[in-house]
Amino acid sequence: MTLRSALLALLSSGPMTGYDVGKQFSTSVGHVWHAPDSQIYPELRKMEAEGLLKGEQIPWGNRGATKTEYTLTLAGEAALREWQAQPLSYVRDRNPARLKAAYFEWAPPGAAAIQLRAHAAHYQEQKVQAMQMIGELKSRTNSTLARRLARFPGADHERIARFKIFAYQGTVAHAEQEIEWAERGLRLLDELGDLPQPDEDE
Amino acid sequence: MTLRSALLALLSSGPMTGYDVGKQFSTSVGHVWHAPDSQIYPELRKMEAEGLLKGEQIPWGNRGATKTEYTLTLAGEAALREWQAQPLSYVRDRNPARLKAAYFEWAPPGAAAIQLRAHAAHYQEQKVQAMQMIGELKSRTNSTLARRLARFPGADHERIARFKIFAYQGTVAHAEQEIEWAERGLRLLDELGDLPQPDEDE
DNA sequence: TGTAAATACCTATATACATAGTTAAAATGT
DNA sequence: ACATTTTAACTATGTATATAGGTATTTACA
Repeated sequence: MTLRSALLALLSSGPMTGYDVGKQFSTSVGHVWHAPDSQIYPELRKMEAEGLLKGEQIPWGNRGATKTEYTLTLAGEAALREWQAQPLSYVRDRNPARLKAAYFEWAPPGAAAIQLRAHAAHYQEQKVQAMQMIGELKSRTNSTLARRLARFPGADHERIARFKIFAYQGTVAHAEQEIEWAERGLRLLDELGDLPQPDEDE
Repeated sequence: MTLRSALLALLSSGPMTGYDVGKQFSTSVGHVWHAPDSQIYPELRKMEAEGLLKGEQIPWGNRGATKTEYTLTLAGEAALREWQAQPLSYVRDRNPARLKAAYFEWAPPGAAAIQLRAHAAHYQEQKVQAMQMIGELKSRTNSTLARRLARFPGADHERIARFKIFAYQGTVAHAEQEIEWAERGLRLLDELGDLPQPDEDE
């Protein structure tokens, strides 16, 4: 049901089409929650049927075409508050990278090092993106944030922005921790003699 | 397909029944990978059908009942090596706690603090369990590790144990990072005046 | 000997998610 | 004017996972 919460949260910044949601899920909010089109469109329709959203056909171009824009209803806003009021249930861990590392003794020579370097690179990339988001949030140049702030009284702006920054700081801290873990693993491989020594001139 | 890899990895320590696997998935290996019975039994049968495992009916008690014990075949071992040889594909992040924190402005008074304290408590528990596993692995008192080491030459024992310790160290580091993030969030709530002040005597 | 708990195995159902498309209009570039 | 890209919406299918059971045997213990 988290997809639903993500949609409610996203639509609380203002009305959006399914296509807009999809774009957000591949960029900004996508860093904490992602979903493909094939989940988004049906879920939006389901939420409309349940009265959480109101779908409206709005013109697209000038040849009579339309697109559906979804607006959060009062019931939808209540569902959003309800989600925030309830404690999260934590699901059991399922960590492919950790699982793989635990059984590195089955890796052919060099494969474990490649895996750990890819791990570090992946989280380095994620860190960069999250830091960029933090920058945009701090400078108030992020467009989704701007749209959201415009709907709320100025007194709330600081809180609203700080919470989003806080979330991305968690992403950054996690990424840094994963990079350190990968580096620790590379040192372990070195110690165990599993790292090919760089060629020295003779 | 990670469930399959987890099963191959687990069965590389020796033959096991579906029930044994289920127990491991709720305790030791369960800290990096978990699956319910309803996934385990069908997957084991599928893997047997594909020749990765060999199922054998072994007696259970002395009244003619049997249970199925699965042994890794050479093909299964090859699949395990193949998994280790291929790089992991990282899936997009889907983090309910981070998503919720990003929209704390919708939380009723006190709910955000409760959520963050539960977050810290959850990871504190996870940290304790992972540290206990590290202790058992270091002292070689973990029974699954002992069973595994008995099947491999002594020269490999150190490597095999170190990789498992390394994996759990990642879990510990991650847990510590999440606890710090939650504490940072509580300080933020305090700064924003969202934390109820502890009662002072008048 | 009866009962409770643990062991062993299995199923049914619903939802979540990934993968890989299709169709078509509108906007943009050349 | 044509081609390309972007916007928009949707579908089909398979697998993964969660939830919530059921059945029957064995073992422990009172």
